[in-house]
Amino acid sequence: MSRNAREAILAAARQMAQAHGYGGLNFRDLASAVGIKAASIYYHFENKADLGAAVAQRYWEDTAAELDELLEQSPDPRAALVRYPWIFRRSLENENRLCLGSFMSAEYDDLPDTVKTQVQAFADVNVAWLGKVLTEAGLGDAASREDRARAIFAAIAGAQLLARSRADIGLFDTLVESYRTTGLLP
Amino acid sequence: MSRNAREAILAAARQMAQAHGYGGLNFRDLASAVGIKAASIYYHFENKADLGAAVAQRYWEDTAAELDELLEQSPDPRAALVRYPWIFRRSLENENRLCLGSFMSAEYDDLPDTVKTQVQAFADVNVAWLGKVLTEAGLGDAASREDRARAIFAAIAGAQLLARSRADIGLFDTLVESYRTTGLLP
DNA sequence: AGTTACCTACCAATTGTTAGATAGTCCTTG
DNA sequence: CAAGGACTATCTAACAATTGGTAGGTAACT
Repeated sequence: MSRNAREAILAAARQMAQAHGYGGLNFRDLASAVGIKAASIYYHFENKADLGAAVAQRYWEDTAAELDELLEQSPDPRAALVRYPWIFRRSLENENRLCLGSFMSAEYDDLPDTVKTQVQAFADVNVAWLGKVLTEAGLGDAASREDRARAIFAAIAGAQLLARSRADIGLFDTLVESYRTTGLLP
Repeated sequence: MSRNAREAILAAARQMAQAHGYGGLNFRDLASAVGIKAASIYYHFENKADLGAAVAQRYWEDTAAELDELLEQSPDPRAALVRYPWIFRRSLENENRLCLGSFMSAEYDDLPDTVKTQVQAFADVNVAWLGKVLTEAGLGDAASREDRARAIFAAIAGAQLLARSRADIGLFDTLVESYRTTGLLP
């Protein structure tokens, strides 16, 4: 049952971290969400930094998988780009949660180095995917494509942040629509 | 000396909150930064929620003043819009700090209501200013102007967040430049 | 004498972490 | 096949540090 418990801890920790951040993640609440005791978490993770790094790593791995899936379902790169914001919309749908990468970017100063690395990997995954799909869509010149990928990622993250502060998913949709109108998004 | 102490607390608390968030703001470190004892803070603020609300309120008031000043120095609305991101750049220059509104938006779930209100006021101040200047610049149609103002605000906040996670001000500049290239910013 | 602005000393709750016990499972060995 | 030992996964109990907050004192100024 160890494998299951570890997975359950990772899943619950992700939910908690997306709502309260790395700083707001605590072992007692996490354990009770999983149905075990706080000390038992140490059987699966060395310490909080180790848990945080594992959660952040799993987060970008899951996101990478979702992005690949999205591209399979929408092979047309333009259509895939249109659906990209949906990844972030889902967090808001999930009880107004924030992208873990965004929350941890805010907490940057207080993050263990191992966690910082995984947070950056999350951004890299998004930018790489966007860059690839922009290329396939023939959008923008090759020189500025990665810059544009980063711009899209940052803008969507910002939209999610603003929408969260109002607990208003409609605001997220409006912002994304504005990005389309102004030309940032196709 | 009370007025000075209160101001010193507000200033130091703002710096701490922009680096560690509301949750990471603690009375002992704050007091030591000001040069007093933790208990003395309670002479000036009822409790942490009260302090947090005061800090957030002062933050948007200061920002509103800075924006007005910016418009005085650059009466041409287009020029003022070009300089707008500078407000956010300054936080990064200040030891890679984040906009307080962004940090607290991330912490939304754990914020006292009085603090939430001030965080939303900060966004309102920015959007109102952007909307006004966009109008003066004759950019966009009247119907979508507020949407565009919100989009600019969210995108700049997102750029600052991403740049912070890399401790890279140059990245912020590149992102802003991309927003210009793609047409979000003039 | 009263008010201002600060202090020391403490409390209770929270939190990351550790030590050591325990019940069940699995593998080896007589 | 039964017995014993090792391993797995969890527990109870506690510790030390941190934190928001309170009680009550004190020196200076009005």
